[in-house]
Amino acid sequence: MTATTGKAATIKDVAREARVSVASVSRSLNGNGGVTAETALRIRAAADRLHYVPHAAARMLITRRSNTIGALLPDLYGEFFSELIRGIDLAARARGLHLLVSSSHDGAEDAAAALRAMQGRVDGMLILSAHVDAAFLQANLPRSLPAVLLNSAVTSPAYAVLNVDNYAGAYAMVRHLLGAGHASVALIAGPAGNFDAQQRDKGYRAAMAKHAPHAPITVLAGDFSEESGYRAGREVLALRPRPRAVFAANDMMAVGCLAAFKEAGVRVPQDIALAGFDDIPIARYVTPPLSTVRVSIAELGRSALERLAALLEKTEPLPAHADTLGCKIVIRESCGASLIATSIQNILSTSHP
Amino acid sequence: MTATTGKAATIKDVAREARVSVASVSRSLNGNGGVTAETALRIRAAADRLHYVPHAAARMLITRRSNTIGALLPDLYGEFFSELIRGIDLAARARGLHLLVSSSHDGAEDAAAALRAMQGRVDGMLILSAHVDAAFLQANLPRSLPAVLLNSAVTSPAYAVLNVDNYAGAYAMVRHLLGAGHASVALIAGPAGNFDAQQRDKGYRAAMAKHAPHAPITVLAGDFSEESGYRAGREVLALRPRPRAVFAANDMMAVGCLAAFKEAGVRVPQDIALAGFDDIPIARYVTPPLSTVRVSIAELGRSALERLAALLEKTEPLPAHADTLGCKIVIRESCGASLIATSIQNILSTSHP
DNA sequence: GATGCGAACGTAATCGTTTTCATGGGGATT
DNA sequence: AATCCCCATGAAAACGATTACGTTCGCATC
Repeated sequence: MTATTGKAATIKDVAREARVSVASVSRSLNGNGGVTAETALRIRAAADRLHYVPHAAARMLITRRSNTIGALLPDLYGEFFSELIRGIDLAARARGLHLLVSSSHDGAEDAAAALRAMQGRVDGMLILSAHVDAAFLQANLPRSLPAVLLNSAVTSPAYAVLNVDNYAGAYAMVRHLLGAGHASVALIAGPAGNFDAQQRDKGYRAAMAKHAPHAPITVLAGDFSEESGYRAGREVLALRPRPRAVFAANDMMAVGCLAAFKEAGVRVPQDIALAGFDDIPIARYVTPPLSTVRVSIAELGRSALERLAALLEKTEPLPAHADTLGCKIVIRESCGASLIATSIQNILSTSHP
Repeated sequence: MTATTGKAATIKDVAREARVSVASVSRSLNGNGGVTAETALRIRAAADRLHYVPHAAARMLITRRSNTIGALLPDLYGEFFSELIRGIDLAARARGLHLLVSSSHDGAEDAAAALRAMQGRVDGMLILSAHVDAAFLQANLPRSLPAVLLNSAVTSPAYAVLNVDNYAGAYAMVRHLLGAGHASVALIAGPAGNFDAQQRDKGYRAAMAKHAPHAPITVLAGDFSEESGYRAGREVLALRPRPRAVFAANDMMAVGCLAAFKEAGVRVPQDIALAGFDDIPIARYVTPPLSTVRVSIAELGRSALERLAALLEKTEPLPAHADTLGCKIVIRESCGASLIATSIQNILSTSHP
């Protein structure tokens, strides 16, 4: 045991201990050949004995790689956040990448500051933020830093984006409601500027146009909050004729809407059917359980990381730039469809305008 | 504009541009004096012009500080996870620290590997993991790396630990149930090895001993899953005499238990009262809404980071080593207490054996 | 006018790795 | 037996910052 007292062992210490040069240690430990099996063994032994761990900073400096990717996330909803991180983290670990997280950003400049702070610490970025548009990226994202945008409206082919297929999900749910015998379906919309909300709105309209061309298009305002869902629910009850079904652009609004219905003594699904979007955990526990559209958030995170990893490996700019992730509709009791054999239907992921 | 074409500007480029030495650039930009106001201005100008950002790795190498803290987290429940990260992240950002996350660890060696991988990339660690005990830390955590343990049973004064006051929370809830007129209270326990579960169990027993010394102690097995809560609920119904109230060691079990009661046509709270622990979002939405104990998870994360930051600043070993975070009981309908003016009571955070 | 002193600034060592290039020795080939 | 080549190895140059230590001034003091 040679001087175990000092701080951390460096590559030099290992070299001395194994009686070779630092170059050999480096080569050997990094798996690049050029070392006798015997000396490799001696080196590994010395390394363990000294508890040698390569100094990350030194390696980063010379290698110009941090093996770290950054995730820039807004201040977002519980379940969504944790699932997303889980997906990213799992995929990252599988690839030996570290994950630097910066979440809870409110304003655009808040996000910009965070992005700048990550400069040089990460090899690539995963970005999910409402404030991020092409101009923002132009100004704050160095051209040399690969990035994947999640759920973004950015269309520039210069950036890789990955969206969940809100359109197809909404379309499928509305079609299901119509197919279950509800002749008219109203939509509780999400916030006007929100990309997801817009896509879901489009899906609703498309499904109505296709499968119930003569039914009225009814859209109530909402902002994804439970409160706004409650208000919209009361508006729905005041409508004449009253729609047979309500599709809320997210589950929280559906839950609020359900409260309004209960309060008014309107039964779900007998008097009016209800469906949401997201499949948050609460959806299963309200009474009646809420039919909804499930998005595999973890999958989104995983895919995003894989995509980014691909960008990191190739120096070539990759071809495909916009991708879409499918979702499933989950039929529970609130939509009044008698339970079919399979209560979950897959929706093909398709691209859409 | 001098050679804006190249890759990233280094301190040398700035020095050349401002016609001073690199030492002056470093001093000036880092706020250490020794520079004329005039040259400082020239340097800053040159730096912006070149979009100079100091190379993190180079700085880390010489400084031996990464300004990054690592968070080692198990594979844990949605809301808890996101709130915890939020609290940590907010506090970290306020201090200019970065956050390196490694989550979803299952086994002890999984965690060990993650811990090792973070070596040298972080200045300190936040650790929350069931597999972490004193021996584990001894083996895998370098003595030189400051760390704060969250919700840990480790008692060694060598490590800083921060726990939520499960004991006081459980105690207060059970006392409340007894005070509300329910003469007997049964507990659905958590997994045997779990630290939180143990503390909640102790709180239950202490409250019973103190406020209902003659009532029987009834403990049903559970493992924090909804399923186990359902099973325990059925066991409760078979009990003779049937307890007047059930306290589940977490909300998910309470939800499962509630399902069992509903299925059997037993009304909550009229026939039997029910309470949980954690205040997960679902608790508000089940019917009837669930009384529970709220833990401010974000606060836990924030405190942990502050604590760690303190460790980082002082080289002195800090005195206090174990701390505890209070929680509140949240009274909703499931426990059958008529709603009092304030439905949330604060519980003083006290230390306990 | 010589001396001392402090502020402003530059030179160079340093951090721990990777990587290029040179070197030497030991087969294999001729 | 001479030549060639390959392969294991080592020496040293990067990488980009911080900082200890000199150096050069200008100015006040004696």
